[in-house]
Amino acid sequence: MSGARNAKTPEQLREEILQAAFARFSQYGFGKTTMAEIAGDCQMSAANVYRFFASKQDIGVALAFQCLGEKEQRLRAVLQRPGITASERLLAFVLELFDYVHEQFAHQPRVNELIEAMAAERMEVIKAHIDQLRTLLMVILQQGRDTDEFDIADVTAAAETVMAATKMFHTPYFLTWYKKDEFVHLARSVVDLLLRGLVRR
Amino acid sequence: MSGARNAKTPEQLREEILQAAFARFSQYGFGKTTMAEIAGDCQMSAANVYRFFASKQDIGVALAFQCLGEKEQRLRAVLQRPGITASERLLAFVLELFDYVHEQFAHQPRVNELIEAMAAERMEVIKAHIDQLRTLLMVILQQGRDTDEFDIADVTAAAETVMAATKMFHTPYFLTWYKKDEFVHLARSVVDLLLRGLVRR
DNA sequence: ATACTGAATATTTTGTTGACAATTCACAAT
DNA sequence: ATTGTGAATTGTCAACAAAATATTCAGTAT
Repeated sequence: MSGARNAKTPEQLREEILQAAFARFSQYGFGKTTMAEIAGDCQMSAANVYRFFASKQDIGVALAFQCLGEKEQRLRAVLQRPGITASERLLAFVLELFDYVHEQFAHQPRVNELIEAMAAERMEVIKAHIDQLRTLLMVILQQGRDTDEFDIADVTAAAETVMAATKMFHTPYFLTWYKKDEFVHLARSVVDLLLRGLVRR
Repeated sequence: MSGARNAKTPEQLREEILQAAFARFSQYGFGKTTMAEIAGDCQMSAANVYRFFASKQDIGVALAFQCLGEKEQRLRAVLQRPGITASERLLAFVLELFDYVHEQFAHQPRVNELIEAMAAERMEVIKAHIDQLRTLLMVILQQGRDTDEFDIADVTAAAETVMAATKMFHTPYFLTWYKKDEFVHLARSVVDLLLRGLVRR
């Protein structure tokens, strides 16, 4: 151990910076937050922050990554939900996805902005996330196939197709076009129709 | 008839203005085109243009409306295409829609900008267009139902559902995300899956 | 009266500049 | 060696001024 008491590990400091940045970003936005403020919140100089993150942008990306991870976590919970059919799970998945996107758009506009801004610069982050969502979808489809509920030749392809067909419900872009309940109604219709094509008969 | 030779009717002048504006807008963009230039192209003063259009914005809207009308026209041609099943027609419709959007995005970026800009201010224009597309879709679905090819309870609802599920292929927003042939492939998959849910079995 | 224009006015866009903020760096403290 | 800082540098942005443009209007021509 090092001599000084209370010494924080680099990992802890990194985490502290992220927390401080998130607090500021989500309240005032990425643009209106300065490195000096973030540093001040952590009782250090702005220069020192650069020992942990190469740029402000990078802090934003790390936070966006975290947020998307939480979203994925919440959707994984749908995969665990016991006692429902694969069809019901698919519907629940899509509705949960929409709900999350809508919730964030309505109640955490700054966080939404952050993610959109980071996605604009580093699309690979968002691509990886979408890929993750598709993988979760694959689990549902595979389950349905295993129980003979679904009649699917290629689960990977089917997951991509379902992602494409439900794009409208997980893309913030459209959120201003319709009201929430119109979206939910539409989402149900779309999933119903997709299920007519997926279930074995 | 009025005394002077070559007198142009107000309708002709209106049309001339629209043509001149379109030429400028599609080459240089809405913002970089001045009313004076449009007027000059028609050998009249800028002030006189206002006898035909209340504002530059209105000229843009009229042109956007025309463009969307042409798009609808092109899609109507798909409805006329003889000797194909309703399923084939549905696929052709979606592919034609995507093709048009993609074509415009790639080869007439200014026109695309124009439409997006006008849509931002007067969403009713774009809403009416989408409604029109849905109506065309209804014709296809109705045909399919009439011939017992499709099993559809509510044609209007089904059309809305199919529009939602194919949103990705008629919204320019996504065009930068994937390559053209990836889109076409995805579109085919989505339509295939939708058809599995639509056709009577 | 109707069609039109030039000049006046109102808006928007563009260009510039100073302040602020991101990032780097040479050096200090432990 | 590691952790850190203040100060210097570079880059960005918002506010203001200037210029360009949209829009209006009073008035001319037919």
